[in-house]
Order: sequence, then structure tokens, then C-alpha cells
Amino acid sequence: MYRLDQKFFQQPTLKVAKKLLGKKLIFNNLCGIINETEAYIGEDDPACHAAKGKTKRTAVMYGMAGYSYVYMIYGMYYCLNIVTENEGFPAAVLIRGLTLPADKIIKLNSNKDLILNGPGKLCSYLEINTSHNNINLNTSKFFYIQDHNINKQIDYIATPRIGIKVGLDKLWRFKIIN
DNA sequence: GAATAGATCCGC
DNA sequence: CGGATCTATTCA
Repeated sequence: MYRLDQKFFQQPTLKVAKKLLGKKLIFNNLCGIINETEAYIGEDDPACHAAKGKTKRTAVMYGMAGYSYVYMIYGMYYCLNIVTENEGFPAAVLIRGLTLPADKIIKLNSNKDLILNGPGKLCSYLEINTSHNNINLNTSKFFYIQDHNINKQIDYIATPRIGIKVGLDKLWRFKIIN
């Protein structure tokens, strides 16, 4: 059980996106297992927010690996990303799905795991918003990623990314299968 | 200033 | 399949 740090995130984005599957996201007093991710890689990826270069919003993607990139989408939802690769190269992994273990969910009084499928729902449940943009997950005390199953095999599928109109040829969405 | 598209979700 | 709802970015 150890925290992932800059060394992990500062790797090729596809590798980070796949390896994040099965890892544990900790945010305040909540935690969940990442079950779905997407990669957005550089200015040559037409679906990446940085495809048109550096702007105020995308500047964080050009920064140090391991920082959060949170933005509002469609006026009602937030999406959580983690910045990857070397400083100066804009790339990030979108966290699209979390599984919250039933025994950790006090609110629901249920014996079923809570599946948060979708980046908007995930941020809504965890109460992540733009005030959590540009946070250093390598050092934050309340917001970070843990590895807790070092030798466990994770099976996943690769598909086109969801909700975009360009870059559909790339199979950069990764989802855990059982 | 105004226009517009957008890495979503839910209900019909 | 359309509506909700807002903001970063682009364009005039």
C-alpha cells in the first residue's frame, strides 16, 4: 500500500491510463477503486483540450505530472483528470469510473458496491469541483492515488473514447472487465 | 460584447 | 433523442 507519485504519472499517458485501473482514489474521507479511464495526449490528439494549444484552461495540462485537472462540462458537471508526461507536454488521464466498496459506504446502508460510472457522476458524488483544479496529488494530504494490489492481474478492454466527435480512431478508453 | 461548442446525464 | 445549464474560447 503506497502512494503513487510524480514518477508514476510522468510516464507515457497510455501506460498511466491502463495502470490506474484498479488503483484507489482517495478524496477527503471517501475512496473508490478506479474502473475506467481515458487518455488525452498532446496537441496532435484532436480530442484533447490542448489540441489548439495552451490556454488559461489547459495550462495545467502543460504542467507537472500528478496534478489534478478539473473543469466544468455542459454547465452542470465536472470532470477529473490527472496530468501525465513531462512538463511542457500537455496530456492527462480522465477518471471515468469508480467502484465504492459497500462496507465503506455509510450513507447508503447497502450491501452492494456503488458503481459510479461516468466522470460527471463521480465528481458529483465526491463533491469535486473547480476549486480542486491544479492540486498536487503527489503531496496532497486529502487527494491522492494509492496502489493496494501490487500483484493483482487487471483485465480491461480498450474502446474509443466517449462523448467526443473527433479522434474516434484511437482506442484510448480503458475499462475493467471481470 | 455576442456566439458557440462542449471529455455529461437523465428522463421521455 | 432532447433539454438542462454555464463557461472558456473565439470571433466581430
